[in-house]
Amino acid sequence: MTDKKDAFVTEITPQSQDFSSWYLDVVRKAELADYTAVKGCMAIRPYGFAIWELIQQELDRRFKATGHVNAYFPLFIPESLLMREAEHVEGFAPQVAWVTHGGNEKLEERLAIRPTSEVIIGTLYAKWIQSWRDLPVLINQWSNVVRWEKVTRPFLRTTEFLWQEGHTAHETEAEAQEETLRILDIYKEFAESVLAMPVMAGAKSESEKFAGASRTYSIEALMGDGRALQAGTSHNLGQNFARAFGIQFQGRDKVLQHAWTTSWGVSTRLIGGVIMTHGDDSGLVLPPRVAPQQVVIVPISRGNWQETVLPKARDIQARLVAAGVRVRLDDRDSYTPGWKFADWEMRGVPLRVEIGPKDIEKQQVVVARRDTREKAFIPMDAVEDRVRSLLDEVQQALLARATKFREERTRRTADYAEFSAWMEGRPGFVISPWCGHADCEAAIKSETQATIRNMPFGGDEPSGACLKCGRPATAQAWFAKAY
RNA sequence: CGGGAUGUAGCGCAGCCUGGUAGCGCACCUGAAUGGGGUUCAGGGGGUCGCGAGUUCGAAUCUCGCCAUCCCGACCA
Repeated sequence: MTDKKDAFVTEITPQSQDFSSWYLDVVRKAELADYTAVKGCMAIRPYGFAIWELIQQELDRRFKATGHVNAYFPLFIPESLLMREAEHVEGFAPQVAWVTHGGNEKLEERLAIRPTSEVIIGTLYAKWIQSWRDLPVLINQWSNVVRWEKVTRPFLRTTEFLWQEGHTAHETEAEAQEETLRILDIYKEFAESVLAMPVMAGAKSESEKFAGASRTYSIEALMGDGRALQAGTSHNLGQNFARAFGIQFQGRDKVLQHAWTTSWGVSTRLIGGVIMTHGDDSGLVLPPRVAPQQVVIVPISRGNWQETVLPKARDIQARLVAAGVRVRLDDRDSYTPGWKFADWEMRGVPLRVEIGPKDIEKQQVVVARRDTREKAFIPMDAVEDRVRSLLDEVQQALLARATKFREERTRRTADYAEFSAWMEGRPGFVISPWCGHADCEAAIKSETQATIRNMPFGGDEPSGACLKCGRPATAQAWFAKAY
């Protein structure tokens, strides 16, 4: 990355030098988030929040289209309630923040700040569900949650974060399983088509399962530094929570029985995933579908440009807005065009339209792509069409590039020595046969830092011996060092 | 939570060792000229030196405690 053009951005640490510093520089310089006085609690700045709003819109539409509705549940959970489901408590206890006082008075019972809402929602479902006719219940909530983390990083792992959590209840085990996988499928389709982030969907191992779940599924993405990011989870909770909270209904067979529940979520962590999937040494690269501004128009300020160039630029802006493009006209007089080019590149705007006196003469504009930096002249009267098709092309190109990257970094071996070497060198996914035993998984983790990300559906049938212990393999597992 | 590092203007840093009341670059403000890849000149504004104690006539500087951030581990739905 010694190209002359790359030298313009000097305030971001190159990825190759220190990926972690690069990430933090991008978050800060692109004004996505900022630190606050409390450890792990970041402020999401307007530009970062605009990305989250686009993510919300896209997901919300998909949830609604599959019959889900939104609701809101409280932030506090009484301690006694949290204790109801044994595995759940055990899993979350170390990460729960507690409220002990109301004003100056000590509370009779401590209140947990929700780390997730299964228990509070479970108690309500117990009230709301009486009959099989009340099922399924398909509710989603957009909210914040708090998990006391020891190591925090903006977006990737924060003490407080924003997310959506879906909670559903069903009549049969099969329906609950169907729901669990339907959502996982939505997550995958969303990640790939909107975030241009290829993900591997599959089942979590027993030890990586959600506390209290029967089965956990995830989508896993590969970041630019070769580490995996869990980008979303969907849990089949079986009847575990229904039993703990008394979610019962009278069935078609007149028998009183426990409901089958699921829960699923994605969080602001996805923004971190987008940054680390597409970003480069000049900063952020946003897929058009989650770019708050898909196009920035930079008028070339020459001579009395405010009277000659600016009206034309405004005209193009209006036409693009009418065509449904999120566009911004950068008419600031205090910056030169070159400065603006670098600034918007750092912020990841997918397309830049330049218009100057020469373009007006020739009835054209210049369009530059953020991902490839290619520039092209396009006729003025074809701006809407060309911009829209270019936005599509960029969206596709980002997914294709990220997919290629993942393929290059995904290897397959049944040999433990080779496995270890790969995890040390340039990491990535390694697909290996595994025996299904937790002790073996733990040994691999302590020796190589690699964990089982998930076991994809429709993969190869397990065959041969476990790469670590030699016992018969029960699954082909995708291993990686994870965030 | 363990080991290491850092905290001085919005950002990056110097000053600290050897105590004497804060400086540089960029950014910011004003004006003019510029303007097709971070423009130039001139003038100007901005700092509880992370927070709190202590030592001292005097603390950014020395001592102690706390907080935050970063890196490496442990832990992590």
